Amino acid sequence: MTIEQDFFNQYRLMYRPFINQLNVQLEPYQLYSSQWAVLRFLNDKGPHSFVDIANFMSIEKPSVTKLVHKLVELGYVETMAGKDKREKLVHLTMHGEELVQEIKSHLNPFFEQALAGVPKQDIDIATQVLARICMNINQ
Amino acid sequence: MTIEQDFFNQYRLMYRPFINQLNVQLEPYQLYSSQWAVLRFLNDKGPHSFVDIANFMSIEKPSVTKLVHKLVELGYVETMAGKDKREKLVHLTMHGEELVQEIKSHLNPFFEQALAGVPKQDIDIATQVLARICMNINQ
DNA sequence: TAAATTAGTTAGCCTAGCTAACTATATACC
DNA sequence: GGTATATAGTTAGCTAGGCTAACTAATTTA
Repeated sequence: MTIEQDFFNQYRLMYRPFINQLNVQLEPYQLYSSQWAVLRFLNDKGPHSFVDIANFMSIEKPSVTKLVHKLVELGYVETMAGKDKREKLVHLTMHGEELVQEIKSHLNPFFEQALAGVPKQDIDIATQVLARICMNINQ
Repeated sequence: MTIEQDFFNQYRLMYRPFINQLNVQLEPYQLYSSQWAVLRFLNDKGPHSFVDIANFMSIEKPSVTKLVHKLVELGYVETMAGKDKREKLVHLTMHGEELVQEIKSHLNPFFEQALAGVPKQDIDIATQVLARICMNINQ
């Protein structure tokens, strides 16, 4: 068992408990973690097209269509004309903006508890490792 | 954006590209990453019951039933009587054992390329961070 | 101006999980 | 000892969260 194998085993082992707990945290807002990922992206990076969202999340366009349409239905995002007649930009509504802030605050204790006992410096290193892998994997 | 939020964003962002690439690597063996996780567990930890597999992988028993039955069909695992008449122990077949070794070797270059440029020490730290989160989340 | 590309959609599929309800066996309690 | 409860695995049917193929409409390229 190499240290690389060990790392990826551990990575995968964490996924399901983490996502399950995250979905529990998001339940009061009628959101699943994938929908939350879209809201967070729009909040952090501003209005973007369907294709931008697909690229950022590494999913296909039809998957974005479903996610965004659900968020429109919930009143958390709206679409508007983009730079040409094909493109649609997705942006948070007023309600959506407020909600994102509320959820971010709500999630903080959960994140802190999950990382309890881990030195800030190690969290930073781990974050950089994950970022580097993303870079390496996507060519 | 706290460093905790940043970490978990990065964690989630890596998941889909990683699993997609892993599934590409496993395709020649007719395996999906979830099935591979079962084989690896049995190889690393020896024969275990359906409930053990469910607990280890943080999934429910019916999900294990499906995974194991598929692996039985492929001839990679077999079940045998457990310590009482209810329990069934799942173990690798000879073919399964060979396959696991072959796949482990096959995956190594992929893992190394994914972690290219990351100091061994940082990989260890990141692995420990992930393990600690698992511990914190599961009570 | 015709061909190729791009943005988004629709339909229908798949993986990888889930819950509810069941059978068979084992354990605990009165 | 016999009944109630718990445990191991299964079955049926559901869901989240993706996917591909094929399409329309708009844009860019040759």
